[in-house]
Amino acid sequence: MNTQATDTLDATFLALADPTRRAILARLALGEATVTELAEPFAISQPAISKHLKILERARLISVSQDAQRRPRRLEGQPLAEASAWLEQYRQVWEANYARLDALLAGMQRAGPKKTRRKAPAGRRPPRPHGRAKR
Amino acid sequence: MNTQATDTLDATFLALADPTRRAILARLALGEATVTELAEPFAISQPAISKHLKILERARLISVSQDAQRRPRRLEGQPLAEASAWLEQYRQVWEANYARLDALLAGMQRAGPKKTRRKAPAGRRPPRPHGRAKR
DNA sequence: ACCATGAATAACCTAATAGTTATGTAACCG
DNA sequence: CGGTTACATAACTATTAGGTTATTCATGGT
Repeated sequence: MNTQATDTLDATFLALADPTRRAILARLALGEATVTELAEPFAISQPAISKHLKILERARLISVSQDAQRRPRRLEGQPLAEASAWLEQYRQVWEANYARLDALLAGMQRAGPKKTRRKAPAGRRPPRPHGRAKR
Repeated sequence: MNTQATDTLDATFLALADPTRRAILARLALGEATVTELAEPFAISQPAISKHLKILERARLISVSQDAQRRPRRLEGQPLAEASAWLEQYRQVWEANYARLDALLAGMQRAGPKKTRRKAPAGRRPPRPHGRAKR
């Protein structure tokens, strides 16, 4: 069930957890782009973009080539595919459980609650706050 | 092309970017579990687990119910599905580009290089380091 | 040789993660 | 009532993310 090195997934999901980086990927989905091209739509500095790029490179979501002073980035599909596979797998497990849970609840309703230890009954109750420290 | 609130994706991908939290999700894919049950396989303290849970809750990947002193967590599928959809969409865009790139390169080989501005040629060269600060 | 361009690096902030131990709190159990 | 269980919260530390400005470096063009 576990296909990925955890470090790979760590790096990939971390890289995806930022809107600037996701926008960079969106731009690169249209084709190669240099750092200044990538920086252009954003209100942040060029070094900030370079840092984002380094995080994306660490996750191997992008690769660098060279053209004179320019270092164009291109999108790399594989980690995207790996992360997608991981997620999809869990999503499916969840769907299966969801179906099973429906069946289970239907069964329980017929059988009546067992008294051994009360589990939280069917519909989830609102997560009533209880620590009263004002946060 | 953009279906998700960026904050949702931020929170979701951030939550997924940690092996402990992914393991917690894996456990919850098998069914509800309490905090102590979730903490049991790990070498870290209970408060640390509670923090992880809070991050997962912030991303709405899990929800809480109540059973006496216990607060069982359960997996929530929707954000998983959303993140999965996002990733899948980009993966597909990339695949399309990959195909187009192949076609493009084939065409260029026939036509010969244009002299206007050298782009990095076909095969990506190894990302030769050039800042020589020893880091 | 010189200057301009494109990008990386350094040095420095602040805020958030990820962990710790210690303590508080809500609910059950007798 | 008092103790125990299950968990949350507080307070602290270290590391990392994300940003800044200033500087260095590689390269191309003239």
